[in-house]
Amino acid sequence: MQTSPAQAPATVEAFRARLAEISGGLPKRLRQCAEHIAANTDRIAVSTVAELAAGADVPPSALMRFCQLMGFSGFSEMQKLFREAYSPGWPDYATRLENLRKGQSGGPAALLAEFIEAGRASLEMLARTTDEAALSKAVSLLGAAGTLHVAGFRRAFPVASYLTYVLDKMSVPAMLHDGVGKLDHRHALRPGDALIAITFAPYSEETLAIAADARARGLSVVALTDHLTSPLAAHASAVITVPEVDFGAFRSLSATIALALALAVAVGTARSDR
Amino acid sequence: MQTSPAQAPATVEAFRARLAEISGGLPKRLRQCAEHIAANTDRIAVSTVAELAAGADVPPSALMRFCQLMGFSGFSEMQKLFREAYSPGWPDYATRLENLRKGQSGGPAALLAEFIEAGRASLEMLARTTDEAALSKAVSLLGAAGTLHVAGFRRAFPVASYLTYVLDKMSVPAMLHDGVGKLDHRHALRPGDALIAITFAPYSEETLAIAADARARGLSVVALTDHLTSPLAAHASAVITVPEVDFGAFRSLSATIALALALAVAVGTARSDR
DNA sequence: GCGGAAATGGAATAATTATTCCAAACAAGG
DNA sequence: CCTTGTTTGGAATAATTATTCCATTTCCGC
Repeated sequence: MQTSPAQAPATVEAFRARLAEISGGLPKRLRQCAEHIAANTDRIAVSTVAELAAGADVPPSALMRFCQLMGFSGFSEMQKLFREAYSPGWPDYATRLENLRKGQSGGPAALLAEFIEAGRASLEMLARTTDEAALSKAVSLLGAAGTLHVAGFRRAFPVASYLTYVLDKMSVPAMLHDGVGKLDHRHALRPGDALIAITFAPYSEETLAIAADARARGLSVVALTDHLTSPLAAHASAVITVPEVDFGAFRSLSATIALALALAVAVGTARSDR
Repeated sequence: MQTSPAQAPATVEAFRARLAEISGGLPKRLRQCAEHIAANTDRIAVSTVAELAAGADVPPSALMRFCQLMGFSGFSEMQKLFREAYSPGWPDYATRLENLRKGQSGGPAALLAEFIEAGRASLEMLARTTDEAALSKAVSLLGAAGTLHVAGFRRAFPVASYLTYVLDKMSVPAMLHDGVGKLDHRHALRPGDALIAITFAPYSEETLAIAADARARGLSVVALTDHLTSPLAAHASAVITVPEVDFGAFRSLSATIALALALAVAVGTARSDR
């Protein structure tokens, strides 16, 4: 361990700085402490050594060592810092958003506030409008298929890649059609496979083409799109729609990502049972 | 003393109600307690009996009696209420997901509900914890740079690709380092450019390597990561952290996506003004 | 003022929580 | 494979903090 100064941080900022400073090249247990503390700084004021240690999954003594490494004489001294800095509950979500918004309109923080709000609204709308039957149908189609093909370009590409990533993590054979090198991988679509096609207005030609092709070959096609009237719906065996609120010209992806995650996990679970 | 029910309040509201209920016709010392507690409710979570008693100018035993009058078995039980209420909604997200996993309660729709909830919680946490200064710094660094390089693999790849997409839409020259063909595009990093590196635990080696390389070449590096203790932080000129509800391999990306969008739009705007 | 009931303060004890210490496990280098 | 230095877990101890108890005081109606 290379660290030295052993001067106890006197403010929360100094604390964070010191944390960043020491967190290179820490042994396993101490690193676990550092990470858990970094992620739960706000809980220090109201927790005991044992609680925090349990959260970090280390014995209490390791956490003690960590406190000393940070420059404090022990946990109590460290906790004192946070108990004093403790401001009456945090500003709640609404207040904080308000503050972010107010800060020099147009600044990054104000923008962020808008996008957070848009994302939250999208998620709520998704919760209200999900068609459970369509979702179940999609899961059963995908659960029964061979390889899963995922197609999505432009704005839908992050969703497609995420979906593929999670499917892969769950040991589901999945192939991302990413259009690299203008290869369309058309012949990878084999009988018994299924396609998940993702596109939103303005609908991408490539995605529609792949969907039409898959359909023609008799594959199941699951559509992830914005409306039931989407041109993609015509080619699909199951259509899942995702409402997404936009702010200005920009459309958040929060709801779509959440849906993709749920879909992937549900399919992964279904397939591991079969 | 006229009081009776002796049912411990289970919420902060119930606590306040009970406080109002008993505070008529209290003897001197107990009234002092009630008043001090009413005025300093928020400090209960982080104080000892002795401290609060001193604040109310009564002996500890008086405060003890007050707690019992409120319906608690003692001070500790009362404090527990406030310590738990402090980080709202958090206590046991992981456990809920765990239950969901083994209890298969309701299939895909229930799963979706959980991920929506996780996404919403992540967004709220993001609103509460954003470091505005770091965000502004990142925007100004990126606004002043030449080409922007974006690096993120695995779980971070969807974010990287989305960021690149939005930057491109805003006419900002941006290059996604996607690792296709194992090319590392090292020489594309030219003086005056900047790098946006994205990685979460377990941190991807490739991303760290690119960041270190960019740093060595004198480029500005903006890190998008999970904690300040992330190894990525060591290479970065600005570190933006995103809290995200994380359960095993399943990380809701809602907050990260929202942040990426805000960052891209802010940078795009800044650059169009210059 | 007197008797009884309620309230009070503080000292004694119990419980919890922090902290230290050391033997064992481990890793790196010869 | 052994040696040396570091890291680790847990049991032992120290310190703090909560809680109880009771002798003393205060209050109030008579």
